[in-house]
Amino acid sequence: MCPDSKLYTAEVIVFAPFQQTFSYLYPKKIEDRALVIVPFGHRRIFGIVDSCSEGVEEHDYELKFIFRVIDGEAMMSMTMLKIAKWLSSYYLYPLGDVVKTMLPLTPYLINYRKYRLTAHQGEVQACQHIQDLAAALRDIFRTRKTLQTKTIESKWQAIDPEYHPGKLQEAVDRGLLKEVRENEPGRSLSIKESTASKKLTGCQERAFRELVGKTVAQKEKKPCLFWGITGSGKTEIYLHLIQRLIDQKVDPIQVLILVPEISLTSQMTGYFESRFPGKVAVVHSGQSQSVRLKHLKSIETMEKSILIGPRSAVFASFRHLALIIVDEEHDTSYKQSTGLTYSARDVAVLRGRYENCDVILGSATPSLESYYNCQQDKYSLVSLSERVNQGPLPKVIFHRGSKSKNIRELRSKAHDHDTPHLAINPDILREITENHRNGAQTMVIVNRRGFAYYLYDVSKQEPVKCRHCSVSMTVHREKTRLQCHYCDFQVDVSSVCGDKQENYLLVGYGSQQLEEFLIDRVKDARVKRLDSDNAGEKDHLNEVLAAFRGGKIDILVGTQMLAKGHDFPNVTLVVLLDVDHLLSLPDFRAGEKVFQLMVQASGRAGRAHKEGKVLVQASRADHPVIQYGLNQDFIGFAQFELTFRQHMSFPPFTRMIIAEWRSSSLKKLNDYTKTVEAWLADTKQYHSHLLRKGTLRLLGPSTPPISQIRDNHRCSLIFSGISWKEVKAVASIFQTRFRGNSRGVKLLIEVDPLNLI
DNA sequence: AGCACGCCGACT
DNA sequence: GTCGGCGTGCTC
Repeated sequence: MCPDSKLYTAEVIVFAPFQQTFSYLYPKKIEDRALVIVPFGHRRIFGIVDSCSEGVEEHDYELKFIFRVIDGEAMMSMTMLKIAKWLSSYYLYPLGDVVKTMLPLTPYLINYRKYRLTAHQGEVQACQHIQDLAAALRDIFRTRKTLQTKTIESKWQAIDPEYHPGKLQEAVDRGLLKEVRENEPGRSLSIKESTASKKLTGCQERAFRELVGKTVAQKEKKPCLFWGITGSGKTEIYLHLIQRLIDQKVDPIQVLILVPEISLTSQMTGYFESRFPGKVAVVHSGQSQSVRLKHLKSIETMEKSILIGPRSAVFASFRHLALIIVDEEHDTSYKQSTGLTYSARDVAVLRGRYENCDVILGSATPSLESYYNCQQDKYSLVSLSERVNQGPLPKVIFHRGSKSKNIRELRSKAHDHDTPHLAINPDILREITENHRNGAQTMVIVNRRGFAYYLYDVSKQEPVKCRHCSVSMTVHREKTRLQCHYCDFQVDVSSVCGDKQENYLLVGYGSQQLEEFLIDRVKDARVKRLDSDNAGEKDHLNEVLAAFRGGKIDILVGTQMLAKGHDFPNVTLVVLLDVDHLLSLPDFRAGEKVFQLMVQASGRAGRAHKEGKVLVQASRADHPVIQYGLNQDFIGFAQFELTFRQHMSFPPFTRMIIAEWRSSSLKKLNDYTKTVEAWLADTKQYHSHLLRKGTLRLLGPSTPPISQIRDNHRCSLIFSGISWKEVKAVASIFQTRFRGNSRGVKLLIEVDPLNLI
């Protein structure tokens, strides 16, 4: 092989937890943002080229050579790399890991690549080395015309023990092999050929015009919050908006639609696919990696124009992104809770700004963050407060829950198996029965999955707890198993109780017991249950939803997931049980969650021409949040809640970062906490002026309500305050100070946390 | 994050 | 005598 005289130095962002780039050598210039494989310590990892220039500077360590350049073209756009750097800084997360998070399919990308032999084979007269290469390839491709990378590699390895991936690369470089691309770009770019659209109602038309005026017709882009009550037909307006965008632009356009995790994807895909046939790509968690890759590629190559997907889709590669719609923008599944703790809704807004495209955040119950941004004039607001067909809002009737029984009473009934007793208001049960007799469908939503809330140990006077977490275990599967909802640890009830069954009591009820109860009480009704315990089973979710929609189920029992955006035209009764349970949690967003649940659940009733009814069982009628929920009064709720948040210095009036450290050793955790306390004392002294003004607040360190998860003890510190700059700066200093010295203690930092428990 | 190196305990 | 426990430190 002939050595080149010139050498280039590439700065590479490696897929590992580092903020800094690493320098490597290469004999040729490499395209910025190209994907490479580099030797790193004792292994090889992926990286993205940040920059590449001629020449080699002196270093006090020896530079290694880039092992392989994949494709030689940019792997991500300049904009996406900018977003990566922004995310790294904002979420206090190493750039290398941010890039890895944004490009999760990289390993598949190279393994599923297909190659074919070129016609060059015969002409090659060059050196022996290349002759050998060509011979090996002919052997490998003897049986098939195209082969995937991994097949080529394994076959090659079998005939040549000295094979390494560099040889494949060389074969491509020398023109012996050519990559076969399935989605060649350039064709069918626009989505002109859409099917006829539905006519909008008067109200929809007005909202549509207003939305057009504030987004696609606007040169100065600003995110728009689209607040449309449940059943107001937001999806139809999205479809019209896309049509409008197509008609208005000369160039082809692409649209990204973000939907909350799992359940809503198929419904949304149905709407869009029927309006824009053959133009819709979908990603969801049930897909295999290769299918997901195929869909994402179809967007990258412009073969498809609309991408529907969950939060990770916000990182997809587009060529002509013109609009991002974040549906149900208040949904908490947009926030990633581990690793890079990004909010896809916020990334969507950022991406809109960087790509100069429109962003619409849609919801019937906007998050207070977004609503507040409208008040601050950072977002524009369009509202739609009438249902399609002028359908009436559901009636909401308040029912006081039955008094919770005391332990003695429970005990006397514990072994009375003939008549299950649940704390459900008799009037509600009567309404369910009546609704079924009238041939209509009912939905019953309960706040907990499983059979019973917990198993009470009478002799110890406490619930049976998880062996690995400081939480009580939930009773599952017909009272036979105990399950921890934090670590999934399971034990048989019999192994806990032994022969002293009478010393243990089932307390509270979950979706499983409710299902059993309704089967027993509502004669001849077809009752099905849907919660996260069975939604994961393959196709089960869609099957049950389809059966319910098709009238093959009379009563659908389940958890909050039923409340999300589904369109069931024949549901006339929705029952919400013990909705105020959440309010007792130590979470400043509890009120917001309860309000959203009440309004969203109500929205499932009476969506077509039939009148709907909603029954809410709660023990605290007087709580303002319950009242606003009963009245479906978002504005009232938002004003009330914002006043409360301001008074308490909670977001959105302040910003928040939470640091948590964990260890399996309580001693190590406490030692660590002591050093934090010392640091905190210094910091408080240094920043006393900021603390006095409320610009900055430091809360803790303290033990979270759930002090132990998966055998790990926990401790946390909250950074908050009016000034994001100061909050971020102090948290950042904290991170630098405590990141490295982790002797069996793991430090996690979450920006804009949704959960403080 | 991996991954190797390195220094102490219970085993053929 | 060795296998292997996981503490420590490095990765261009």
